[in-house]
Amino acid sequence: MYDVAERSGVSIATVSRVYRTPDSVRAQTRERVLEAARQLGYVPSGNARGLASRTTGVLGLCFPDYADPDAEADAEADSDADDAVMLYSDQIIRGMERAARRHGYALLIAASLEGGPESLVAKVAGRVDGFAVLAQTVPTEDLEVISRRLPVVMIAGPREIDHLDHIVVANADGERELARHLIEDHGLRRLAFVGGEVESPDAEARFLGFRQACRDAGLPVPDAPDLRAEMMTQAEGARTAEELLDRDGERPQGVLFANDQMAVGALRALERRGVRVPEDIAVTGFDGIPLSRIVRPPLTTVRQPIRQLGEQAVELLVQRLGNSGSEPVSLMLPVSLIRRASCGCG
Amino acid sequence: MYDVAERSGVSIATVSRVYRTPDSVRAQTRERVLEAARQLGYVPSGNARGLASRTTGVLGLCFPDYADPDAEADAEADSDADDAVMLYSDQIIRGMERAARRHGYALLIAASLEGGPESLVAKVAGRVDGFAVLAQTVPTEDLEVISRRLPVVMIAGPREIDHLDHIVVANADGERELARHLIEDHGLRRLAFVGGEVESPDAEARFLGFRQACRDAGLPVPDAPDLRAEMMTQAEGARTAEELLDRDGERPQGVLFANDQMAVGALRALERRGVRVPEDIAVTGFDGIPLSRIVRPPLTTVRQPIRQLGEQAVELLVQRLGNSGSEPVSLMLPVSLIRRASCGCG
DNA sequence: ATCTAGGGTGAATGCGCTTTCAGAAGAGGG
DNA sequence: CCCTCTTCTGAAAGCGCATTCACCCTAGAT
Repeated sequence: MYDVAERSGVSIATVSRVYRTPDSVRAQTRERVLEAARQLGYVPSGNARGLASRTTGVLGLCFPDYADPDAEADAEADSDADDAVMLYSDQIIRGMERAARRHGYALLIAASLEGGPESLVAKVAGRVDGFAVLAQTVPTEDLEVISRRLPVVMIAGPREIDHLDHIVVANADGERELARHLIEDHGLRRLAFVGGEVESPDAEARFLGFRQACRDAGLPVPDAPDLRAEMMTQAEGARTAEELLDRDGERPQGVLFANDQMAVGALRALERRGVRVPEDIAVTGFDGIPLSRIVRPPLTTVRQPIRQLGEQAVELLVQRLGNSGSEPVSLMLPVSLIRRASCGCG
Repeated sequence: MYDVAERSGVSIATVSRVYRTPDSVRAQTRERVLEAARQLGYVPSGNARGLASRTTGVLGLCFPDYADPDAEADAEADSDADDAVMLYSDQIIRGMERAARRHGYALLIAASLEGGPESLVAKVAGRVDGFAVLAQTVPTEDLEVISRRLPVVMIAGPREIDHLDHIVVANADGERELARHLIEDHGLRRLAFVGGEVESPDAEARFLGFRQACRDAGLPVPDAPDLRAEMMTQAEGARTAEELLDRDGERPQGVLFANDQMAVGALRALERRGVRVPEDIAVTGFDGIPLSRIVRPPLTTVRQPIRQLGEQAVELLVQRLGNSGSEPVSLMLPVSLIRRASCGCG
């Protein structure tokens, strides 16, 4: 910058003005400065700018990555396992990026499950004006510290820290509506629910919705999911589906899986076993991933507006950067039931 | 930081050392500092650190986003159009993020097609140690300037600036191999090629591969694709497929689409028209997106290692950050033919 | 011709941290 | 008990920019 100033015969203050407030500089001077900058290959230092102006123009996102970056796993299995989280966090990223761009922000992302002063989380926190956290990716303790210095919004999951902004989708409502549809509209009475890990708050919320629907309909209310998947992948979906078939007793008339990935896996397993969907058994998912539309039969599911989660997160951050005093916000985004063939519709 | 220093009874230099080189500080002192930092909610300023140390620990990525962020398009159409680019740039992002994390970097991303001193591109460039650019997202002129200050690697597309590192996939080789397979192994002679926009270097390279295969086999060598899609989407794939059917003259025995999205769209259009694949006509794609495995019939295609593109980009950047003197590198990643039912295999 | 505005510019200060360069405090050897 | 060698810590000088304040110049008003 000093070089540019010298070369164009102005002071560094003027060079700064050319970039910050172009209109406050005479057009002729401005051109001279820009030309000098071009010749010298000048790239303004974001660090210096940020330091001086106390703002970075960057928003951050921390998301989980279940895949070990050092693992050189078999390509096929790898891509399959990844799809589950990719479809989710990638859409968040896309949503945030889009909304951020609309507001003139760039997006700094890092996947991480660990905290501490050396972690990527700390690095991200120090370089952004505000940031979003996917549930269970940053230790609560770190969030406490960080949220004292800059706006933080929590996406999905439980509200670990009550003074943070928080966004979730209506998991329970969606699953409840889905179950109601199966019970009332299709007349199914023996339903099974396949859940996820106990630590998955989304899966738990969906199970709660299922319970409510059972209660609403006067059916027996289960205490826990009929089965839990280790990971919410297609492979686990297939496994649990088969386990359900092999169980003693009456076969359920319908199975609600806690997400689409598992439901898709189940569809394949059932086909292999010669069980017809939906004639012999209805199958549903949750998420509304693109895949759900394509499989045979097309999957009845609940669409969550994942991308909007990201967009709303940015909106909240931007809002809070504008006025930091207001009360913490807690948003719940609506979901929508998508009726397709796998439950007997269409 | 001054507060932390005061509270823990040390100088700011020691606080700095606690974060930069923990081992150089006595354990007892270190604990005292960290405790004070926790109490005060201290978050180190990445800007100041970057300014002082002349390094950010962040890598950047600029990618195109064809969707206008202001558009509130119909959700269904929107998601379909997006899928094409999402599947690509999202995998790049994922690959880069993963590799970056392995090296201790965070990733700063921004979608943009414009340049200039006010653009997001400039902002990104000023905040990273090095960055990757997807072809045709940043004006060459800006790249010239930026690449004088920090390492830049170009992903896909033609090599616009010859002193930049550059990574592509073997588009031509892949399509050539694919066409060879159709010609030799399946005995097809009348093949049609559906290309993309003229400005799509990937699509053009694939067409070149197709030509080579024709030449190799002694078939007539076309000067241009039989048809060009406006955008490489499913909708355009369906449209071009129908146009091909409605043409006068002999129907082709096989159609090679420049990417999977179009091929999938074509599959649907052909099904609607009662044309059997592969019995009546063979169909192939390019990219190896997840969708290609799921459609009926499963799509014969060429898998490109998209995620590896991102990973390699990071590797190149990291390498160049280590020793900046070496010659510009140009990598071509191999692709692999995936034979599935849509060409008559399996 | 003198005075007043007001746009355009420069000098100087500080943003919060890293990083020498010394100096202070312990640890051992003579 | 003194001296040297480590180990640990502090003082101070920037890093490259934004921003305030003062200043100069030109143009219009008196």
